[in-house]
Amino acid sequence: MATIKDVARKAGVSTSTVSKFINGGNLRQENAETIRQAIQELDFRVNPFARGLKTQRSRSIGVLLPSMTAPYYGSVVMSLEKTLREYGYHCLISCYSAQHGLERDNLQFLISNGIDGLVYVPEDLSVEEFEELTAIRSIPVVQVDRMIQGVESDTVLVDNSEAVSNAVSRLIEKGHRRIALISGPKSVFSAKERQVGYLRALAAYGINYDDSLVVSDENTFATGYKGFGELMHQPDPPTAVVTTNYDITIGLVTAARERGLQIPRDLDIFGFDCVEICTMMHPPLPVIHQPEQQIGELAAQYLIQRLEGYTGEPRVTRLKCRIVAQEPQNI
Amino acid sequence: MATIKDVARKAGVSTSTVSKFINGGNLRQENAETIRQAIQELDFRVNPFARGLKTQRSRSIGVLLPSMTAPYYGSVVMSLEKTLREYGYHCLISCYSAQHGLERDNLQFLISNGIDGLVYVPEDLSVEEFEELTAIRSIPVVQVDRMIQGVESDTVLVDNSEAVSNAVSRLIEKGHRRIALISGPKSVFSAKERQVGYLRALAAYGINYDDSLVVSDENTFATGYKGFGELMHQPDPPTAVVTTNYDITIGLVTAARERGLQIPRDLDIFGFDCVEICTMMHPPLPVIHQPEQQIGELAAQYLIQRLEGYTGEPRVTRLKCRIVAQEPQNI
DNA sequence: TTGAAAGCGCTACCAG
DNA sequence: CTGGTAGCGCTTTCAA
Repeated sequence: MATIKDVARKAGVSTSTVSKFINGGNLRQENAETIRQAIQELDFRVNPFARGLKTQRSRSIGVLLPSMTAPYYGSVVMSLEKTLREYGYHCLISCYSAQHGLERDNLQFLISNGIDGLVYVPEDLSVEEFEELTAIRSIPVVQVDRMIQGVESDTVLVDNSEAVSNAVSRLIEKGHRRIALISGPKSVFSAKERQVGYLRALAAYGINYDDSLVVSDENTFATGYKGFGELMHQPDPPTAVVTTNYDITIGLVTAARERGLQIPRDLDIFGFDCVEICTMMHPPLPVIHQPEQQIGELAAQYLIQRLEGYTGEPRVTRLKCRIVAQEPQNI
Repeated sequence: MATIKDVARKAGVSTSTVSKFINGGNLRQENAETIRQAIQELDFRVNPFARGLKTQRSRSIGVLLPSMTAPYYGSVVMSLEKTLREYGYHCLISCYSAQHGLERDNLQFLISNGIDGLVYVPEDLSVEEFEELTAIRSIPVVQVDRMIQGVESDTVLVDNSEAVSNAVSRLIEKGHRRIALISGPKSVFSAKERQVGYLRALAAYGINYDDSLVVSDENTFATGYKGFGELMHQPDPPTAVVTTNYDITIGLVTAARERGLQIPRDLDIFGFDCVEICTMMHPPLPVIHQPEQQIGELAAQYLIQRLEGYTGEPRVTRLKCRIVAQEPQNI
């Protein structure tokens, strides 16, 4: 491993000149050229540890997620990375996949590993735990998708309850009265809010809540698939179902199709998070669409502003979801 | 940020003693206790840059993937992380999501960011590009799922062609003669191998290859969904389809169900990579199952052996896929 | 068992 | 524009 010293020696200049060259300072054309050559010949690369030790910065952003496989996170991260990259930052992703203890452990590792900022989708940690960990090194944090109540940081959420409430309202206005909900675990911030939206819409239309119409479990294909069975095998099954997650939606649709149900004739379904898929179906499934790109971009911007020294109050932004529903014309 | 010096001063010992404490050396009970207290009171944490500068190690493993959302990678990474964690390593994941140039850029960042080892699913890079990048710092690399032909590194693959060949053979033995294939892009190592398996099985049974029965496109839901239309709307449509990827399978099943086809009566489908989902269906879809856990674990072991100094020849291991097919009893 | 001291490779200050 | 130099915080000899 060549060091900056080797380069300096070979180029016949001082290390500080080389450093200046590396970091884009002004120097004589001639020197620049010699240094460039020396660097190439020695195949010199900046040692990230040494640089980090000096600058205490790594130009890396930690991204801590609950799951690797949700397309929603995939999209958010893609747009996040894109924006951060424009400012010279890279993302280091870490997932805790519902493994107990990993959320904490991975967060700790990211932070002690020298990230300059953190994008965080929380699940289990308490305010105290989170603050203890982030106290290690003081870096800007943006919470995304969910939040730990009480943690003061920039936060980018969507209006979960409004989105689901709108979906349910649409179904009610189409004449449905027995509308089911299959959602994620009650312990998860976003799932809880989505449940609230469901209740709110029912209340607004004076429809009684029937807890046999609500399934709440993990955000998986299985939940949607089995949820179908639970819901439809009761005496008075729902005529419509709202889901709150990608995998649940696919699971539900798979089960419904498998039993030969026509959607929406036999069962109306309102999906979540899977626009490409839902709009591709015949007829298209109406679906709640989160603005993933915008979420990622905003999170990146908040972070960059903090990294550049912005010190205003924490900002909590709720973006609106959109309903994508190309209803078939002949209802 | 408290440093080791602060701790030393507060505890009334030298920095080297503190360092020894941190790294688990032997010291007097009494000193250990005082240091422990000082560390706690000052909330001291090791500075990763300083440590890295000295040791040139970070205890982090870079994981470079093409996609964040494929459940296959999710499973592999989960098991990879689990094993690495037991040896005190953490994973830093980076995805290039088919974005041109990101594969190279992210690889470069990971390497110059001080990872101790790399788990890599390649796509576009040539041997030369890869070797230039990995020459930056010499770290062990394990290729997974795919390989760059000519790169000498430990590699964990599955026997793609055998797996698909077996699946196709089963269909042929059930009496199918027009068997379609919907697979990923020909440019991708694993997709190519899977296509070879398809051809091989046809040849083994003396069935002529018909290129109107082969769809090759991105590894997405859309490919499976649209592939259904392309295949079924021809004069002499297939009676069975083999897929080579999770999303393609789901897309195909969705399309088939949507047109009211009974699986397997009207169209037999052999899925890939989605055991949980396929076995849950009625009747269960037979499916090619990759040993994700084993792949992750083996990759981790190979890496750890290298990190611990093993210098034998590069090992290229092909694991077997398994066919999971709980066929309905009443065929 | 402990401590003094020498760097790891880089950046940034300051003087020239 | 350039170079000398002082550390960044830690680990690791080597002596005591």
